[in-house]
Amino acid sequence: MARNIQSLERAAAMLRLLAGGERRLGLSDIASSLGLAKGTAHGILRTLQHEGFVEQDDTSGRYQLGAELLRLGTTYLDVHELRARALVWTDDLARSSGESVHLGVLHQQGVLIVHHVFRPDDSRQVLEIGAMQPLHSTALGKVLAAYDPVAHSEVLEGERKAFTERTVCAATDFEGVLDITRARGYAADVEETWEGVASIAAPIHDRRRMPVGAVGVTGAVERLCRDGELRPELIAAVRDCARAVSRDLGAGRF
Amino acid sequence: MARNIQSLERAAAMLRLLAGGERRLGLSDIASSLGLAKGTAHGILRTLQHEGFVEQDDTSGRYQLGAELLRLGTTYLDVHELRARALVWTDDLARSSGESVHLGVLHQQGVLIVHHVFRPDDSRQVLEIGAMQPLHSTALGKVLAAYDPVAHSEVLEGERKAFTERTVCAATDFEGVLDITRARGYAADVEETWEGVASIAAPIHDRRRMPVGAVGVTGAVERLCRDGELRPELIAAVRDCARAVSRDLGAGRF
DNA sequence: GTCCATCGGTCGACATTGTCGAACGCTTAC
DNA sequence: GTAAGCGTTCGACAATGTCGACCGATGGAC
Repeated sequence: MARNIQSLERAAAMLRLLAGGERRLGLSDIASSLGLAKGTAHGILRTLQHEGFVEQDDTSGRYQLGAELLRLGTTYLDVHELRARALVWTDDLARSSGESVHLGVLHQQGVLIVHHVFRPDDSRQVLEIGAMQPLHSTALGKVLAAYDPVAHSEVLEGERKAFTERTVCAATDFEGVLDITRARGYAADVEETWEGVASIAAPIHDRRRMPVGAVGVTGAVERLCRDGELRPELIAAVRDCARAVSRDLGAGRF
Repeated sequence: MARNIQSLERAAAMLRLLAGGERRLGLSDIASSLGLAKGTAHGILRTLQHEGFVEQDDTSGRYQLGAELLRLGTTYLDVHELRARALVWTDDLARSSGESVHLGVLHQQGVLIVHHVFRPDDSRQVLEIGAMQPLHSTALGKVLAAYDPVAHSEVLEGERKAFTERTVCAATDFEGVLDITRARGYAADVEETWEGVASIAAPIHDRRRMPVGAVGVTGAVERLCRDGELRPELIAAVRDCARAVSRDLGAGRF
């Protein structure tokens, strides 16, 4: 039994399919999308529904993701050591910088946001915990791509989409960006992912000096930049925060 | 095939086991806890790991929940219609009441928090989205138990633990609380779950007048009460919010 | 340093288990 | 009124996941 369990793989594919499709999906859609017989797909869905991983709309009969996923996903955050150690430091960074702070880890071909501190003003903001960011265009992603070999290979093998006209897509150019990132110890994203938005991020290392995540600030390019350059005090604050979290993880013994 | 898929049920039990145990679990622990052969447990865990639902600590070999759960759980929130409709109204409620606002739905034997607006001050607060609250002692839970038949049977069949000396546990007493809740149209929790904390909640109905969730404010008992009574303007604000969301869902056509 | 208990992981035979495709009510749309 | 589509059920088949013994590695106890 060197192979993986078939029914589990199919169930995971279903959950991912339901997560990708904007709205609810019908049984026939799901079965045909995955190349399964309707009876097979129904058996898996029925079990997933019984376990709370999917829910079914009573009237339309369509399926969507279930609440148990939210509960388990939150539990994942609770046991996340990096996140726990970073909580106070990211809070401080948000206060001192006046910008929103994101903490991200490598997940599949992107950056998974595991913590998000709102910009400390009264503006309405949406929580981005659990969201994914691209590896090649965001500051968090570049940091991971520069320091984590797995992230590096993921970003080189994957497609690098141009979100704005400033996005760096060509492989050689992007390698140059990573070299600069490693040389400077931080990465930046000035309108490479979203128009008008800039971000600065630095790597977090564990006690074995392995990169485990990245922390950074994100905000309007007018606030993060001054005279066309990223504000040095912001860069210093982000790097200080990353170092503090790394030290908290046991990396700083020297 | 009237029964559910065995391997999926076992995988779900593993995820729930990993979510329950405070820290990482070893393969042998998992196998013996579920009464499985080690080889079987390992096959399921390997597949779950490959799909990103569990992660394995490189050094200790122990297992914990995986990042994919966080991603899928967040996606669940994105497609949650009730939550989407409630976003602006809960924001307004938090501003007008000056207290934190929770939006909950029935899940298994408790209330799953699907939205949480922080109290609008600069105090440090922890996000409770994805957390569970008991049905019998919180305002959100009492509302659901009073209006949703499924929640009602869950709370009657389940154990009603006494969190404080004010918790109502006896079945007959609790039924009286639900009668009062239905008569008044809202529920309260004054130090029945946490010492010093009170909450007020009201039900949300969909277009078919079925209860689909509850919304409420939570805060220090000194702020929510005045002269030993819950502040009437807070009750009115909560009920207005619940009605507004219900109307947004299409319930208010008359 | 050595031993022993225990860990996570592998392997192959077995039969239990999930899969498939057809058929069933039922609703919806024309 | 009809027909097409939906989600669901069913039974036969064999592919599939399960089991328990076994393996090398690890880590305490002494």
